[in-house]
Amino acid sequence: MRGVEDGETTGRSARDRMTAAAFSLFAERGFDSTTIEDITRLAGVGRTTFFRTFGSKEDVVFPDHEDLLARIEARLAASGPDSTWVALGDAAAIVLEQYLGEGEVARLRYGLTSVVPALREREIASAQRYRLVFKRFLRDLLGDTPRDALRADLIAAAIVTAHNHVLLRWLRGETSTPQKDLTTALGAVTEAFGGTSSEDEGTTVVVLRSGQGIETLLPRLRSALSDSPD
Amino acid sequence: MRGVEDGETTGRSARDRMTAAAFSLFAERGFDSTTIEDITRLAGVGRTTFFRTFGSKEDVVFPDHEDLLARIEARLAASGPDSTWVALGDAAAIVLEQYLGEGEVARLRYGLTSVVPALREREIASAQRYRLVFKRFLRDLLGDTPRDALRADLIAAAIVTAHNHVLLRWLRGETSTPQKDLTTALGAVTEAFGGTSSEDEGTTVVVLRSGQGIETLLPRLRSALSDSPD
DNA sequence: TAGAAAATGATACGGAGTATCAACTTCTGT
DNA sequence: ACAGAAGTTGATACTCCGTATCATTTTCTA
Repeated sequence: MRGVEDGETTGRSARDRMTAAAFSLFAERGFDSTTIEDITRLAGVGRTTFFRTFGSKEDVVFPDHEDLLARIEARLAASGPDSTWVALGDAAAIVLEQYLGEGEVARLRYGLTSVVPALREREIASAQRYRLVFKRFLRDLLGDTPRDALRADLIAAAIVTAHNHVLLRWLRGETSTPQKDLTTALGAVTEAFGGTSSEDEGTTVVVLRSGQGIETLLPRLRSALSDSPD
Repeated sequence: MRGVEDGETTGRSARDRMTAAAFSLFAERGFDSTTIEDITRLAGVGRTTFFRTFGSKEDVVFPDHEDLLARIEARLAASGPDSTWVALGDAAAIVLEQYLGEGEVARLRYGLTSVVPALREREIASAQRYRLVFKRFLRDLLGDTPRDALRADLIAAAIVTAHNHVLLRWLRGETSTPQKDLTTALGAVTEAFGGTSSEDEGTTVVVLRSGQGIETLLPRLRSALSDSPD
């Protein structure tokens, strides 16, 4: 890293060069000790160009969420009446794949957000945007009562939590099967919130108590439910 | 608000005076257009004092979370083996009461965080700290498997989401019974995650299906469970 | 190829935040 | 009560981020 060579300049956008320079310098000397001047000097651009490309110093660290948010909104919009949970799961998987695809950059970002408070806040707040997309989708689906609003909020939060739980384990190197882990985690969400969904047909739950053992009761229960009870 | 009068100076700490001056000026001209110089001039202190008292401009807006976090940690630590959900609910209620007690300041803060991105990020990130307290408590309680870790994360997120759902409705003036609403919201969380808890004693769930109506089946089920079945 | 349009860089500036030192106030021991 | 130590506060200089403006360079079009 001695500066910019002519071959590199013509092959990469200023944005990419600044991003690469930034991450390289952050890794070497930390976020707070790296100035914009440092970054732009290494990238071979003017400081003004930096602020034309990124809104702020923090913005260079984070991906462009707009594209990703639009993609999951499209996936959710394409869901049918019986595929709500599938759509939610697919949307979460789209987000996860984006991070997995970033690979080392995602890990570098994680390292930075772990030690720089402003970056951590930015990261945490970005998860909120995804949660709001899920929540709005569920609000449209469920209805307008306060109970529906709460339910939408809880499910959206659970999906984002499950996703981030898996992502964090991957970023920390604690799992090498993140896709499978996400399926499992979303299964737990479905179990918690899907089980009492009104999509089930004709299930009635009766609660009766008995002090007798299940092995005594089971044949009798089967008999009671048969078409010709003994 | 013409500046500081002597009587006021001796009766209030510099911190209180700066906080009051800040909120007053933020309401009048907005967060970004209010400078530290404006605030300290109105409060009758030096600019250096501001930064000795608050780490940054944003810090003047937010409450001191440390005390509150310590209180809910103490409440959680005081829970017994059979009162997990009660403790979690009490801890959430402690947080809500703190905000309700702030009254108009909480509403002013909400207005500010709604329009200033940096403040919103700070607010969102502060909720994370409460979530981590709940999560650690649950982690200690549940165990060490990946499934336990996920469950702790999901429950913690659900409690914070329920709390914030209620708080936001209150801040927006959409409810005048926030304590009652919180109980209801936490009930939904318990319903989602509490039902399969291993704390229940001796309940066995048997799932059998029948095409007959419940009014036909109920007498037979009662009979099957009685001590002397017909 | 000339001119228009777009992109880029240099420069000045304001404001948040940091560091240092001077000045002031409070506390302590005799 | 007073001198000196300790603690607090304010003034000042500075860095860095971010904004605005204008000059210069590059790219595009007819």
